[in-house]
Amino acid sequence: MAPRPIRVLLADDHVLVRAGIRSLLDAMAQVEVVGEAGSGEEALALAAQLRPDVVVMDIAMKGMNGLEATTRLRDQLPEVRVIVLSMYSSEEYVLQALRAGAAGYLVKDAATAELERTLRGVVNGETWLSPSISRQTVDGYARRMGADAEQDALTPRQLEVLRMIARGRSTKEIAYELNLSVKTVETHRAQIMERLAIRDVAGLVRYAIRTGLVAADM
Amino acid sequence: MAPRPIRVLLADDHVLVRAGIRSLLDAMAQVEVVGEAGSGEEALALAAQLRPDVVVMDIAMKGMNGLEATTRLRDQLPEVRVIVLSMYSSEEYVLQALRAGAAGYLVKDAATAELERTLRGVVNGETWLSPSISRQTVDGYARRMGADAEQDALTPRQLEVLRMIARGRSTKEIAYELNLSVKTVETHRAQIMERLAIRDVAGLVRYAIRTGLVAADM
DNA sequence: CCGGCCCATCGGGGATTCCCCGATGGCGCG
DNA sequence: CGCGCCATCGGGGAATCCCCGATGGGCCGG
Repeated sequence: MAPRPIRVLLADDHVLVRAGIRSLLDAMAQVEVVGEAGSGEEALALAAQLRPDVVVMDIAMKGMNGLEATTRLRDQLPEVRVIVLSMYSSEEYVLQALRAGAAGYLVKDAATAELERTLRGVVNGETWLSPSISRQTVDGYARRMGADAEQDALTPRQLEVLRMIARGRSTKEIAYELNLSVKTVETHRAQIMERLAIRDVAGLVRYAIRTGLVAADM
Repeated sequence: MAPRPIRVLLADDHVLVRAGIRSLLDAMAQVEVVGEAGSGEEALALAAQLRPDVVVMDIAMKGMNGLEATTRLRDQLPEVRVIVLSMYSSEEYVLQALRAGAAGYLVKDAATAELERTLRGVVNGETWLSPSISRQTVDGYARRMGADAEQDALTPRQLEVLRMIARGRSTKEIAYELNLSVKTVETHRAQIMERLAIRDVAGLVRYAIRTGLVAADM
């Protein structure tokens, strides 16, 4: 028994958390951590080189975030399974991860046993989500997949504006820095809010932090 | 050698992260994790019961956050040392931790070795900070200590208003829900911003998330 | 015990921003 | 080549913000 350990690549930009989770993974039988990445870019590079069975990926990372990295990873190496780790369990967020091609979604306050179950599940082709995520979410996802698939995702310009909003720049400042009229920036903000179904600036900031677009400090 | 292991209480509301860090601590010689807490309240209760040498405390926790818990802990059990764990290294934040009575401040992207050094350092009465934190920060703190000490900290009312702002409520909504005039809420907001030296709402939201006052989701 | 200080509350009024409307040029794609 | 999407901009009224000042209540030290 145990001729084939599960080869895992771990991506998280917090060294301490990464080391901690690695330590959990190391303690699991037939699980081998073959590499650690501290950013989305590094995760892509290491995955291409190491060809792990599973990538355990934190969503909120500096630089390329986990969702983007997952999308590209699934694009370049479709056989690699991705388990997304997140602090949050908001439905819209889980859906994004699933659309990006994740095979598992774990909230960080999940138990260790869950991590192991998810890990073994996804290598068998199953899709595992944290129990805190309602069944409806997944059903809704499955239902929607045939129709629109991914209609969200912000345009580059919108991302740029959102980042600046979340960093506290006023509409006027953004307009000045991007050489736009205030009106244009307002339009962008309004369309970002519409796409994300967020009603207030505070929500935009929280969204930006969730996705790692900006950090909560700075 | 090794008659007295360092007795550690670990407080972090994310089970997976907590388990990970515990695993790191368990691997250290003469370190014994005597308990785990998932909230500030639990940390206080367990600390009173277990009398650990050191509490390793995450800042952003649901319910009572790490800073508040640290303050109370130092109040009730002055002999217990607290190491604050945080995602962020902003200066103002470190200062808050130090004022709350923390003996160590570690950013989560610190290395494992740093955690161990900090741990052993603080039990010897030293104060350890992540290297990413500038020397100036500490000097500035030391300089200020003799004079004002802690002049910040928001009033309960201000905390309440800040929480609602970070959750995306408009000024009008807050006024309605708290049975206040819009003007009063505006005054509170302005005073919060002044106290925290934050200029924009986005900054308030980020601050609230850093301190665990609100989560980035919901 | 009282004068100061902070907290919480509220208002006026002008500047600013937001929000809902509409519009245009460019560009890719079937 | 029309259709849709992206990025850009404006008008105008509503809503909000920002800087002024003010009041009453509670607590604390002289």
